[in-house]
Amino acid sequence: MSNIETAILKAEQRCRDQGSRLTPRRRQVLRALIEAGEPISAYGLLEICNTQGLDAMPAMSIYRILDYLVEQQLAHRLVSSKKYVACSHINCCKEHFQRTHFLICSECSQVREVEVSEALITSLSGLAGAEGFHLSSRQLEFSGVCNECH
Amino acid sequence: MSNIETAILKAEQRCRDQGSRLTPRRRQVLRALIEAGEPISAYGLLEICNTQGLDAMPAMSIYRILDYLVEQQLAHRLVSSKKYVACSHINCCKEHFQRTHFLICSECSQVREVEVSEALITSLSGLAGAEGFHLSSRQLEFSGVCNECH
DNA sequence: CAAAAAAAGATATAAAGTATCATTCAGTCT
DNA sequence: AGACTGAATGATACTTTATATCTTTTTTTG
Repeated sequence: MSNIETAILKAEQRCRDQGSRLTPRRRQVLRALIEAGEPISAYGLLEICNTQGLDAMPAMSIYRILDYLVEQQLAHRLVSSKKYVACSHINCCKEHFQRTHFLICSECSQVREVEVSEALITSLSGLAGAEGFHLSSRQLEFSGVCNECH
Repeated sequence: MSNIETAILKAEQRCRDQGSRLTPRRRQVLRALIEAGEPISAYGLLEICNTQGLDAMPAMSIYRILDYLVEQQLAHRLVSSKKYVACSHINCCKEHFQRTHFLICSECSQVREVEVSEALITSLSGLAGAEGFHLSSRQLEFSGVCNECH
């Protein structure tokens, strides 16, 4: 079975575990996101979905569905680029880690989604603490250049 | 002389040093930004400027001027909130540091603008390197809660 | 002063995101 | 099965954020 199908099955399971459902629309959007393989805008995704036989979806639905997928941690919203990516750990992890950082290649848009190490959290919390802040960001985004593009 | 006036003078100097000018419109926007004292959206800023006697400014101008101010590092764009803040070091530093991080209070919107420490850069670059990335972000944004709000 | 360059004005439009109300669908209770 | 309920989706309109493009004004320079 392809990775995508496996991911969809896992995603369905995760939704059920949460007491919700991966409906056909949600599945369609998640699949399109996974197939895209890179960050994509809400409207870009909408366009893809709306060339796939099913009835056209209004913009509102895409946002609602993306909100849902993000909530379930099946997808992530990259605030720095206003785009969305499928979670790259649907297949491998039973539950999503607490804090994530994204390394985003500014050349090819490739994204590496990594668990934030304890060391980094400590270091960041220390810095924030020194400034009288209690850090709460669950998601960090860094831009850079990947090896292939370098 | 008030801090604001000092900042404006310093800003003028900095622009001259760069071979450009802090024109009346740019000064107006910068002053409004400083007076706001917290992150504010481009259109919010536009509204403020447009209740200040001078001729109404089109939206385009605000964006052009903000681009300029950001370029001169007299202001910063907070991508996580789509807002702009005056640089908090106009008064104290001759030139802006290379990398900045912003600690943004999710309760009161207060922002602390801090130079990124060598230790943090090392730590981040190390992480990125392990993933085959060459870090280039010049600006990091963290959300948290400030002492007063905590 | 004339020419060139920079800044600002004017207008239109694109892109991203939200509010709100109506409709449909899935599961539950009797 | 039929009616009830809540979740999901559809439909529509609108707000907010941002950019493209062309014109006019202002500043600088020869």
